[in-house]
Amino acid sequence: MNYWLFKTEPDTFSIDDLINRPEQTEPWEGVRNYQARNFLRDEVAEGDHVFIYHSSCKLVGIAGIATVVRAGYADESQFDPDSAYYDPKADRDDPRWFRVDVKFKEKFARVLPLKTIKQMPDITNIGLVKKGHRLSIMPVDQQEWKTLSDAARQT
DNA sequence: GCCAACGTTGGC
DNA sequence: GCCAACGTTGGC
Repeated sequence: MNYWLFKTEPDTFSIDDLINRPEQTEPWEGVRNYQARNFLRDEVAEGDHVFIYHSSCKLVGIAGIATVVRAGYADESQFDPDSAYYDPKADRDDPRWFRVDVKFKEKFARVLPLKTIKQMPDITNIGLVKKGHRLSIMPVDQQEWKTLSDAARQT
């Protein structure tokens, strides 16, 4: 089992939106970065745990946890000319972009702020605090997952 | 809205 | 295959 962090802009899709979805489940689509795509296609597996991270907003940080309920499959939005994520070069027989389905698991009483995460001495490896922090899908190692989720539940 | 830190595109 | 120009991300 692996651990991940998925970024989302809460103005577009927040953890509360996930809670309000049917089955509290949502296809995580619109990822248009090759490195992130490779994670979704090759490594994110059913049963993996995911931090839901709110970016580009007032309260930047980790908002809660979701579980992967379906591993990587073609992101339909790449074929939809009406979608903001439409990719005219995408080929149905050889999809370029992938998505996974995630299901809500836990919402923290408070968002664990990025500022706090950066100040935690044991958190040195997560992509958020390193260079190249712009990746929208990133792995989290088990140790840091535990440290971060414990910290988020303490407040 | 600014701007640093990326990633992508395309001419050569 | 290089790299300048351009576009995007995301914290502040």
